[in-house]
Parts: sequence; structure tokens; C-alpha cells
Amino acid sequence: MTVTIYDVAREAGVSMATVSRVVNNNTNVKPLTRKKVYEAIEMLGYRPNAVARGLASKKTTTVGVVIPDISNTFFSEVARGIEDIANMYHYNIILCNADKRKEKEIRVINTLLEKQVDGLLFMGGTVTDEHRDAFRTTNVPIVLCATSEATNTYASVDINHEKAAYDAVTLLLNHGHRQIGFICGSLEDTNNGLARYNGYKKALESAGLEMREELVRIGNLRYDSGIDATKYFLGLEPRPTAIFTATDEMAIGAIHAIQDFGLRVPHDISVVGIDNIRMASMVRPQLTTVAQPMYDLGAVAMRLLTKLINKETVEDTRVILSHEVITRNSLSHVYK
Amino acid sequence: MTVTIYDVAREAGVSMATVSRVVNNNTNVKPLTRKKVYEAIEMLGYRPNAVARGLASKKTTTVGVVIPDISNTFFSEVARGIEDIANMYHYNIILCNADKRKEKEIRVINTLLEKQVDGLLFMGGTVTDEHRDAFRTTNVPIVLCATSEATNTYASVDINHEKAAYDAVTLLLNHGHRQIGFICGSLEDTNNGLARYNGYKKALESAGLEMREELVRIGNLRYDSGIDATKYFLGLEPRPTAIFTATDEMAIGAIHAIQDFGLRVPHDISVVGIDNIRMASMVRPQLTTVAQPMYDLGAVAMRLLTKLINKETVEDTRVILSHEVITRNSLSHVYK
DNA sequence: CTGTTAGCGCATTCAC
DNA sequence: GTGAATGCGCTAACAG
Repeated sequence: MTVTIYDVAREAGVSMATVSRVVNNNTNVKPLTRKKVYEAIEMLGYRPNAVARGLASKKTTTVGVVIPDISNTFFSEVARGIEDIANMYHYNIILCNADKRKEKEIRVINTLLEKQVDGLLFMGGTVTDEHRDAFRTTNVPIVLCATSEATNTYASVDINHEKAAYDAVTLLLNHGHRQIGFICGSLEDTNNGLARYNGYKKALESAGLEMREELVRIGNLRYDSGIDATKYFLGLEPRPTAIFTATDEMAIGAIHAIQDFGLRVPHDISVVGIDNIRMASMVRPQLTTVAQPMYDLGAVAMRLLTKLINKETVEDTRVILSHEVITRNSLSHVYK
Repeated sequence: MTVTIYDVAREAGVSMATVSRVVNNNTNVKPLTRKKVYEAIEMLGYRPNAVARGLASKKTTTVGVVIPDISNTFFSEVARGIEDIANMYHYNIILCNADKRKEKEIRVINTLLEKQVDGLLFMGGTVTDEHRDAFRTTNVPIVLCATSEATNTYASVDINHEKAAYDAVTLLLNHGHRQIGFICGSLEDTNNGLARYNGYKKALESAGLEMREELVRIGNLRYDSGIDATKYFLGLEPRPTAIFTATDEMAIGAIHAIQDFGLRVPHDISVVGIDNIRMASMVRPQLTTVAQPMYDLGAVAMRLLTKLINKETVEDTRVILSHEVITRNSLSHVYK
């Protein structure tokens, strides 16, 4: 039924070793024999069995990708970067959603390893000791992407989240804002939570301001929670003149909550986010935000992984990509 | 270095067949031996090699998914449905972006087949003869998802695009609109283009109206093209009282173009889209649209694929999921 | 309930 | 340049 390398060999009147050579573009095959083999392949409709090849060569040309949620626009953008570069280097990716749930992350890491992936790209909340235990059981290269890891012992690519938040708040400060509401992620979430929280705090301190707890709300990074937190801010006396959020989605929620309340953005309240998801320029007013290079995060991580897989020497395995303030229309000077 | 089933067998004092049995939860292993094997596995840190297993059993428990673009919010939602169900049935997915480009689609189909996937989930624009040629070279089950195929010979899951458009336009008609601008996808795109175009046309005809070419614009399904086409409509005399678009993204572009022009939605112009992407309820006014069950499209397609893989008898391999009109705030009766 | 024996389809020595 | 032989790690009969 299925045609194997052996059938091709017989058809072409050569040995299977020779067929293997031409299929793998090995040098040292006489042009004529090469041609005969190609013809046999063509006429039999031979398709190499990558599984058998993987077993024999111990390389599968596939990498495992664990991702929190592919339907999240931030991660799907990163995933596209990953896949494009993977494709460029002739790797395929096995994609696993893990929702930042530790047990599921560990589980998929193990099945990915069972599948003999050549490398592992991990995106998730935070790397714990259990993760490290799982990573330790293998020799395949691992790179962390948009993920925080305390001991800094793995290859990784990310942005400086604290600095990004710091820059955003400083921007607000420079526009005269002093009452800046902050919708933060959970402080257990190192990147979106704690790091950005620290950035907010430090920016305030740099300006000689004290952080006030009543101006900080914890959200879940999503649109609705941006709305909810903003409603709270709207009830404050005095009201904040600006709202900074740890994600663009929450920022968009903030904008709408303000508008639904009958106020204007940025005239009455300015709003600044982080991420620069596509949607950020698909709101009115368009969102001023700190851009993360989402596609590049994935692309660079994947490129790094290919180098690691090929045992190329790489100068720096901990790469920080730069973020960038994107000025649009949701921010203005404070009106006294 | 790597510990194999043979090492475990020796350690546990049994044969490799027995180890294989316990690893595969085969019945008929004495509890005591099972326990011994588990202990050996534990102490050696044995991890089954899925590649070897795949070669021996001719099953890889992975399915190939070809998708137009994972960073597109519509498809990433579908992909989530696919992955969740795949995971539920213990399959992994190899994800390949193909951008609806035929050559790339054919290419990834072939590499997926080389990797011996147990099944193939195809999402793309249109299935051509070249696709059918590629499909013919294999016996693995294939299901088409959100994809049009003229000869109707493959398992598939989709919605009725023509009817969805028909319903949307009828809704507009029922609200008194008679001048309905339509931003369509390319007519070469069977689903998003032609089918929805026909639905628009038929709805008009059912109401005894004639379709007028100047009220139809071709867009590329994205936000910006919604803006561009709407600017054109805004210059028409008389202006349409409503705009219907083939995708939500274009609808949101339409809303913003209208607002940027100084008009109000829906007071001056109503807007209705198709899809119900998350963003549809993250605009002001919130978008009235015809919902496609994106997650379910993926989930049902994957479930169908698992049945096909297991050679279960399935009653109907061509499934049409129902769409639903979602009434929000971008539509009102026409103000005379 | 358990062990023996063959392959699965290919890459990869090592000869020639 | 090319062929023969071996084994990658595992499943799947078949015996017993």
C-alpha cells in the first residue's frame, strides 16, 4: 500500500542507501543515478516517512510551542512570528494551549518531549520549580518567550516590563497628570503584574510622588475588567485625570467606561495602555500605548531556538527587545 | 543516555512487551508486575518515545491543521476550538499558516502528510483541483473547516454564508432601510465573497428591490478597507442609510469612518457586520452582527475528524452550523 | 498473564 | 559513487 524507500530503490535499480542520499540532497551521487531515482520517486508517488526518518536520525524538525491561549490576540501575534521563522528554517510547530495553568503546562511539556521535538518554546506566566524539574529531564534546547523566570538561567526573549510601565507613567507625568489611576494585573503574574506595578511605582517616586493604594486596582487583563476598575475610579473624589492600564484591552475598556459615563477621552480623562495590539488603533480615540514587538518576540525566540538546536554559539541568550511609546489620541495634557 | 523500554524491562525484571503493556494501559497485567514496572519507570525517569511508537503502530496521535493566518482573530478563535477538542481526545496539532496561498497550502499539506499525521484539518479560501490532487495521494481523513469546496465531496463544517448575509440584509430591510451599502469580500473568495454577495442580492430581490452596483464595494475584509469603502459611500448622493459588511472588522471600520465624518451610528447610518468577533462588543456603539460560532466550527470539525480517524460511522459528514443575529446598538430604524 | 520475535521506514556506518 | 548491514525504540502478533 504505502510505498517505501525500498520500493523506490528496486524501481530505480539502486540500493536504498542511494535513494536516501538523493532524498536528503547528499553530495556524491552520480547525476544519472540521481535522475533515475527521481523518476522512480515520481512514478511511484513516493513520500518520505518523516516518522521513520525521525527515529533513525533522532531529529524530527518539529518544535513544541506551549502558549497560554492562542485566541488571545497578543499571543496569536507572537505565534505568527514563531511560525513564520520556524517555517523559514523548515521546522514545524506543535502548538499547545496551557492557559497559564501549571499542571497543564507541565503535562504538555512532557508530551512534547515524548514526541521528540527538537526544541521547546515556552510562553506562560511564571516558571516555577516544577517547570525547572520538567526542563531538567531533557537535553533539548528551551527558550522562554514573554515569560518571566527568576533565576535567569534559561534562554529567553522578552521586553523590560518594568521599564515599559515606567515609561508610560512618565509620559503621563510629563503631560501634567498627578492623579493617575492604575489598573494592574495580578501581582502574582510577574510580567504583566508585578513588574508593571513596580514600574508605575518607581515612575511616581522619580517624580517625587507617593503611590496611593486607592489609585491602584487589580484587573484580569481583559476588557471587562478594564471597565469595572474604571467605574470605580469614576466614583473617586477627586477623580483621577488619567488612567494607566497594564494591557491595551483593559485600556479600551477604560475608554468605553469613561465614555459611557458621559465623559470624554482624553479631554476629561487620559488613557494609556501597554501592548499595542491591533485593536489599539481601532478605537476612538485611538489608544496611546507602549508597544511590545509581538511578532518579533516570537520571531526572535524561534530564531534563537534554531541556533541552539544547531549548537551554534550565540553571544547572548537572554535578549530584551525594546518597547516603544506610540502616541495616538487618548492622551492629552491635564486641563486644570 | 536516553533510557528505553528495554532498560525499564531489565530494571523491573520483565520483558519489554510487559513494559509496553503497562505504558499503554493494556489490560491483563498482574497488579504486582504493573507496580514493579511503574517503579522502574519512575526510578529511571523513562519517557516513552512517541516517534518510535508512531513508526511501530502507524499512529502518531497528531493531526495537521492548515490555517490561513493564526493572527487573524477569527481563525485564532477557531483554532482554539480545534485544539481544545484535539487535546480532549489526546491528539496534538501541528499548525501551519498558509495565508490562503495555494502553493503554500499544497506544500504544507505534503509536509504534514510526510509527518504521518492521523488526520488533516484544512482551512483556507477555496479548494481547487490541485488541492484535490494532494488530498487524493493519501488515505488519512480530511475535514474542511470554514472552507468552500464546490464538489461537496469532503467532510466539512461551515455555516451557510449566503443565508447569513441574507438574514443580515433582511434585518436591515425590516428596519426600513432601502439604501443599503454593501462592503463585500473579493468575489473569488467563495465564502466571504461570492456567497455573501449572493445573500445580499437575494435579500434585496425578496423585498422587490433591485441591486444597484454603486452600492457595492469590494474590500479586503480588514478594518482599513472598511474605512475606505465607507468614505466612498459617504460621498454618495443620496447617502445609504445603512451599511452592511462581509466581516465585523470592516463593519468597525465603517462605524469609525462614519463617526470621523461627523455622523452618528446608528442615528444617521446603521451598520451591520458578520462574524461576531470579540471586538464587535468592544466598540461604541456595539456592533449588531450575524454571529458565526467560531469556536464551535473548530471544535465540531475536530470532533468529526476524530470520528473519521477511528472509523466510526458518522451520519452526516457535511455539517452546517447555524448562525445567529446578534442585536446590539449599531442598527436602528431609518429616520425619515 | 507474560515472553519471543518480527518488523515499522529510514539514516548511517563501513566496505568496495 | 554505491551497496550491505545494522539499529533507532517501540508495537503487535503469536506462543506458551
